[in-house]
Amino acid sequence: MTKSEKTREFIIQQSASIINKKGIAGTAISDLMEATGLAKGGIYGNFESKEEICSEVFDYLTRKVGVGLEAAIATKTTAREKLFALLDYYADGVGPSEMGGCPLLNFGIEADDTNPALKQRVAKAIKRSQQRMAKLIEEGQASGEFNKKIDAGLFALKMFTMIEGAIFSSRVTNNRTIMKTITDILKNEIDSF
Amino acid sequence: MTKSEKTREFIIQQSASIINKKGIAGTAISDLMEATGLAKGGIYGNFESKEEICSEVFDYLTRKVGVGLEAAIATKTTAREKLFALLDYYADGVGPSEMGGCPLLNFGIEADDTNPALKQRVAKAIKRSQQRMAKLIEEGQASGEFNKKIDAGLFALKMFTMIEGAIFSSRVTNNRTIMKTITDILKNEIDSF
DNA sequence: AGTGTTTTAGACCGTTCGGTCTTATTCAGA
DNA sequence: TCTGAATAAGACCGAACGGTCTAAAACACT
Repeated sequence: MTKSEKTREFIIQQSASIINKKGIAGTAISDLMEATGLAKGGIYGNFESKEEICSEVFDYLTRKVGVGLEAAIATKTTAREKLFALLDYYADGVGPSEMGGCPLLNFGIEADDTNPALKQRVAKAIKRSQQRMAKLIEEGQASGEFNKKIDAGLFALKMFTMIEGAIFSSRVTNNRTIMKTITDILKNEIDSF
Repeated sequence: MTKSEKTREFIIQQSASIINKKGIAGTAISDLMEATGLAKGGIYGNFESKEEICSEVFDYLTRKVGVGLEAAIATKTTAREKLFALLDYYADGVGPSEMGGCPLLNFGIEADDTNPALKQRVAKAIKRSQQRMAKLIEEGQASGEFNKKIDAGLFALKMFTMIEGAIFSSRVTNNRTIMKTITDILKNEIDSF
């Protein structure tokens, strides 16, 4: 790992939560200079543009959430437990995090009408996220834990919308019990499968 | 209605969808000058600051959605029909609208970590929105349409998170069938009450 | 330790930002 | 139709924006 690769990573890490919180338009390069302690040359020697930094930050954050999620799931054995672990991870680790909320939501809402390229990347990340959920349900069906009549894709979509809606609501209203309430509803539904 | 009151309204109307789409940080006064055809003096003669315009735009948009929703509901008689009309209004009139998506979502996500005052206003609007849903459910319980054991507030929260999550997903993925799918799920649940 | 290369500092650039202020125009009431 | 008040135009302001570039510093390699 070369020096500049390390510095790139460092800049991305230090910038991630700032950009996730303040948004792309709301973040100035000077914010990132302050966060990293680097001067302008240090930033632009490693990135071509603000766009590139933001793009890499989005990747970094989605990867981070994905890795955390997989790690939480890996500790469990049954599909039911894995799904519960996934829900707990969102309820405890994404919704109320210092990171600034779900990057899909933050980047997706901003990119929606302003940045088609980023929008498409967010769209793909949304699909991957739903597929992960659907796969867990299908595994539970294959193992006989869940009723095979459940539409895995449909329930994954439902889970996803409820989770994102809950992250949004709980963050804006400063009420993290919303996250808990919503994930509890989903757990009950899973237990009824 | 004085001239300046008319002009204020005009500026708000012309600016609403721009700010809803591009965000507060992403919208420049020059965008609003272009949209209204007014020069800078025309804008700042009617508003103190960009903040004030954005604030008024948020009010205008939430009011607009609220009025449309009430109008859609008013045409129906039973609680079930009213709830369905509400869902259809979101599915057809807010999610895919030219307005730029749900203002609660757009302003809420942006204000979340950057603008405490606006964040609180969005939080209140979220509560009002959920209360409207809860009230419809309670009316259905009072009239005997729905099972009285249903927790109206809880189901309203569920509806709200699913609707907002669906607006988010369907807009970012350019797939408005998501809105339809989610509202159909909710309709089925309502019919099971 | 010396040296060629990579990386960073920071002055600098043109542009755009939000906002002000004076001047000109448009308006409403007599 | 005249006139004082309300309103809009647009030049102007300092600050901040994203980005460039050269010179200095830090690096890796022999």
